[in-house]
Amino acid sequence: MVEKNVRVRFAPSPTGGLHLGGVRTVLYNYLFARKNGGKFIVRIEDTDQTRFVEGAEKYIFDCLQWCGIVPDESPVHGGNFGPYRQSERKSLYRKYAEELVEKGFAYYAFDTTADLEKMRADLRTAENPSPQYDGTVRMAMKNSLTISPAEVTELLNKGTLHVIRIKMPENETISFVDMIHGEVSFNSSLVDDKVLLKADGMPTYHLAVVADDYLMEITHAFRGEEWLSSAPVHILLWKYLFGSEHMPQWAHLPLILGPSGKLSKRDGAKYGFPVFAMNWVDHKTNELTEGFKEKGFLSQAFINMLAVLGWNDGSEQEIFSMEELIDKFSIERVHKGGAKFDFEKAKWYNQEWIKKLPVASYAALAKEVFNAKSIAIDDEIYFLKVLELVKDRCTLLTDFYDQAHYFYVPPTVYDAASVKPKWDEGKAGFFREYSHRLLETAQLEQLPMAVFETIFKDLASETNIKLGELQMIFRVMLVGSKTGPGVFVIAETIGRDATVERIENALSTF
RNA sequence: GCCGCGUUGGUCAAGGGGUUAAGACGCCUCCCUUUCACGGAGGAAUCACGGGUUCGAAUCCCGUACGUGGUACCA
Repeated sequence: MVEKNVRVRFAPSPTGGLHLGGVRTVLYNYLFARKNGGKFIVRIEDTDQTRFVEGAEKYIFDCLQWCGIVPDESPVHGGNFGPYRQSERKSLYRKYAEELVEKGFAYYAFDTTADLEKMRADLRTAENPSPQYDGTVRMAMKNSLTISPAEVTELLNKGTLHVIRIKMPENETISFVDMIHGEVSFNSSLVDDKVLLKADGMPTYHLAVVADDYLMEITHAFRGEEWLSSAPVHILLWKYLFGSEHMPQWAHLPLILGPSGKLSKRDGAKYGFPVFAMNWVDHKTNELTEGFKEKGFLSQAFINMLAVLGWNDGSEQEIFSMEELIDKFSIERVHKGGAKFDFEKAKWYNQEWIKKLPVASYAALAKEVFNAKSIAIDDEIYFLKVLELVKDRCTLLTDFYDQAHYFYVPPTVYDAASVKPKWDEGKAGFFREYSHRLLETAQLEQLPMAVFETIFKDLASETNIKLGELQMIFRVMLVGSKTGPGVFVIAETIGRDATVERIENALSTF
């Protein structure tokens, strides 16, 4: 079912970073747009100038780029429906708010912050802990519904600070069909008179989404479930301003939860796993929170893991590339319930992608890991061989250092606990003779693995020492610990000279 | 408090009137490997609760509980 002229938008606020839920929202928007041959639009919701932070918008686009999500229209990609930043469209909104006032669907409110606080304080009870500015109180407030038109005009002319609020109708059922939840309905009496235009002339999200979605000809709007409660306001605004028939189709995506309830992006550190796509620096506290990218995740794994957190295609498939996701995604199969994020499973996806992808595709990233540990990588061929050898035992990109550093740096500490009980003069003699024979081989530097192995095994049977114990010791000599791929492959890789050198080092240490 | 949304193993989940209730992560056992992994074979573990409807309910209906979101001149 391919719809024509599909236009899907993602509207992030640039100040909060891009966390798990945010990335999944973009992803689903993007998949839906691509799947239906439509346009994917990114519009920046920098509604409140004072909260706009330099660099925060760039952060969002950096994350999208890392994830492999390319917008068709955005403040940086251009497009015919710009500007794509809310702060640059400020002048557009007022007329819609005024239009609503004229039609009787909204009104001017002159209440000061103190007035509002007083109203809330007066009305607050145990049963009603947060009184709303709604149908039951608006006639007791200072607004164009309660004062004379002349007085309103006068206040306006004097430039009195005011907002424009929607006038929620009394006892109407507002319902709409959500692409995930099905029909959802609200009683209008229970919804408050939301501010549409703030005293500083900026629209609130409510007015801005509706106006922008209309102006940008958006056909589908997917957002987090935290917006479901304000959907009735948006539904009404569409009806009053542009006609319900032009309203985009909504889908409210389930929330991503943390190990114990909601996933808060503020203290991501407390979970022991990242919550942001990339490193995020809070502009207020200057605190850095590690991102999935920096933690050692491949973007393919990150996207894969997020896509299937709350969605699956009904088959047993777990690993999906972006192309497969675009092919198989359907918004109807997105879950209704929130999903708890499981870092263990996320790591498993990364491990699968490390195994699946050719090492060359992430060699540059792995190289950074080694560089960070002051190991220079100059022989590309050798590096690829090393990566290939250890990729099966890495779950994060950062594991490559732990799993492969000994291919570059000889061990300095040995697993003495394993070697000591097995170590005796006979074995010392074995290794002296082994390195002697290695050096005597006719071949030059590039000794093949089979040669290391044959000499080793022949000598073992000559000396009548248990092969297994010898291999374990040999491994500790080369690696320092009892880990890694086959000993003889390691010997072959680091080469004859390095092997002999490490044997001698160990011989003098044990 | 009120309103909205939700609820299948510890986690992600398939299944939407009749199934031995898939699969994956994690955990455990064994095999492979005289290393660590990878791989392979097994195992423990689930329909939130209570009422209906029905010959029959994880599936449909109603309650309750629990979770979660909203209840701002934040998004």
